[in-house]
Amino acid sequence: MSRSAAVESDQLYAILRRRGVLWPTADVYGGAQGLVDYGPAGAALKRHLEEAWAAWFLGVSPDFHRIDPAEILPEAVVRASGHLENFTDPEVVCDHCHAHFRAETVLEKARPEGVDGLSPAQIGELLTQQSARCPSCGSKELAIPRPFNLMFGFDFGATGRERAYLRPETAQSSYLAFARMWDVGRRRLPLGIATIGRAYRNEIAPRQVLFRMRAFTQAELQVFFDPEHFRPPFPTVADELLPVLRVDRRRAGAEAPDPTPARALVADGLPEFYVYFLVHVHRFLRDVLRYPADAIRFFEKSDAERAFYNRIQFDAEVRVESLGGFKELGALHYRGDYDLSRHSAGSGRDLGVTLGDGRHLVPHVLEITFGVDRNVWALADAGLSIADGRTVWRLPPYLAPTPVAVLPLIAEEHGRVADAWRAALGAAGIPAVSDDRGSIGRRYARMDEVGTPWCVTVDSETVAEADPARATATMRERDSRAQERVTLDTLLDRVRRGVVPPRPAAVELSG
RNA sequence: GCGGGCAUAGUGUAGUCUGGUUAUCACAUAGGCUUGCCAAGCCUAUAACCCGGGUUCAAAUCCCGGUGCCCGCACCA
Repeated sequence: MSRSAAVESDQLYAILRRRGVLWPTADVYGGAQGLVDYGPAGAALKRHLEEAWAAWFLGVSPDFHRIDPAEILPEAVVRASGHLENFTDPEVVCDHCHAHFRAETVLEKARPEGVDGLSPAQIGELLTQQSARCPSCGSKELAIPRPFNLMFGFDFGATGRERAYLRPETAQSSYLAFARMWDVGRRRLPLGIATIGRAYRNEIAPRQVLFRMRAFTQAELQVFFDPEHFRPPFPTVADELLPVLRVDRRRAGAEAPDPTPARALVADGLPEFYVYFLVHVHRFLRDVLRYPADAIRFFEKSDAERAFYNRIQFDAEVRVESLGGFKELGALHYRGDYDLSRHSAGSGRDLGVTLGDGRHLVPHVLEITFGVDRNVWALADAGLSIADGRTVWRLPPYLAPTPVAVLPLIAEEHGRVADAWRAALGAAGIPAVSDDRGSIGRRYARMDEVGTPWCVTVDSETVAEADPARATATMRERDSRAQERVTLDTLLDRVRRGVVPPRPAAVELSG
C-alpha cells in the first residue's frame, strides 16, 4: 500500500468525521477531551477488527476462551494489582524545569518512612521545611503537590461507603477470572483468557484522537502456562523472519527493524513460547490487518523502560505516517507469576493450581495486548490514499464497514432488480447497502472512500434476463477497478468467502 | 499539567491585523433538467462566525474567562 503523499492527521480526521466513522463525544457541546464516538462506519469497522482479532488469536488453540467481564472493579482489586498505590502517590512538580516526581522521591532523606497518610498540605510544608530541591535541576521552586489518580473512582452502592473504579486495563478482569476458568477450561495449561472491552484512564493530556484516550478498547489475551513445560510447536515457525529492533541495536542508534529468523531470537535467549507468539502477532499485523510489511516492527523495551513485573516486552509498532512515525499498537508482555501472586495475596485465596504430576504452581502469564482504537486509526492511515482526486480506503473485505454495495445503473429502470439482489445478500447475512443517487462514477467514489471492496451494478442486461438464476450484473473491485459480470450465486459465494477473517490452523499447545 | 499556536456551514476555507451592506469560495448534501459503468454539465435549495461575559452607536473582528483542537515538554503505574 503506497500513497502519493502522506495524509495529514487533520485531513485524515476530517475524512473520518465526514464519512461517519468517528467524531468527538458531545461535540455539540464543544467535545469532551479524550473521548470519541464511533458512527455507523466506525462501529462496523471496529466490530470487524475485534472479530478478526478474536478469530485469529482464539484460533491459536482450542484452550483459549473469550470472556466478557464487568468494567467496574471493587477497590480491593486495584489495591492488590498495585494500581491504587501507584496512582495515588502524591506528585511534586518543579516550577523551574517542569519535571514531575513522586513526593517520596523528593523527600527520601527527610522522611525515609515515606509519605503515606500525609495530606498534600502537610507534604507541601515538609518541602519548605526541608528546603527540598528538584532532583533534576536542583531548583527549590517545587509546587505544592496535588494528588492525582489515573483511575476513575466513584462511590459504589447505596451507602456510599464502598469505593469502586473503572478498570484501567482489561487484563485485571482476566486475572480475576482465572480461578473460575481453571475449572471451566478443564484444569489444563496452557489456558488462554481473551477479552475485548473498554478500559478507562483519566489521562492528564489526551492526544492524537485515538491514541491517548480516556475510554479506549483493548483486545487482550492472557495465556496462563507452566514455565517448565510450555512447549508450543516452535519448529513450525522457526524460519519466519521477524522485524525486531532489539535493545542493543537501539543503543547503537538504529531505528529500522532488523529482520531476524525466529530461531535466531531463541538462540539469543528468548524463550520459544515467547517467540512463537511474536510470530503470531506478526502474522496478524501483516496478513490479517495487512499493514505493509515494511511498516511493522517489534520494539524491545529495556529493563529501565518496562514495568518491573514484565520480564520481556516487545511493543508491536506500525509506522503511522499521519502521526509522524512508529506507534505502539500492541505489545507482548511476559509477566511471570506477578499478577496471580498479587491477587492471591490480596484476596487471601490461593490462585495457584495443582497439576497432574502433583506439583503446585502459580501459572505464569504471557499477555498479548492490542489497542483496538489505535488500530482503527492505523488502518485508516495505512489504507487511505488520496491520489488524482480519488480517495480510496483499501481495507480487507472482512474489515470493511460494508462489504458490498448494490447500485442500479438507472434508478427508475433497474431499481427493483437491484433491490432484489440486495435482499438476497441480506438474506445470506451480508449487510449490503444500495445507492441510486448521482452518476455511477460518483457512487463508486463514495464507496471507495469508506472502503467497500465490491460494488455490483445492475443494468438493462440484468433486468432483461428472464431467468433470475442466469441474470448477471457487473461486479467491480475497489482496488483494481476491474469489472466482471457475475450471477447472483457467484456474487454471494465470493462475498461470503471474502468476509470471513483468516484464522491460523488450530494446534494443541502443551504445557 | 507547563509553554506556544489555533477555533467561520457536513468538509476545507476568505474575511479578523485596520470593528460598519445580505459573511466569501470550493467540495459535499438535497431537488430539477440532462447523461447512463468510474466524482460530467446547467439551474435551484439547505447549511456556519466554539461557549459565556465585557468594551462600543455597532463585534466573526478588540478585551477577559471557559471549552476543544494542534505542536513541543512532562506524564503514560
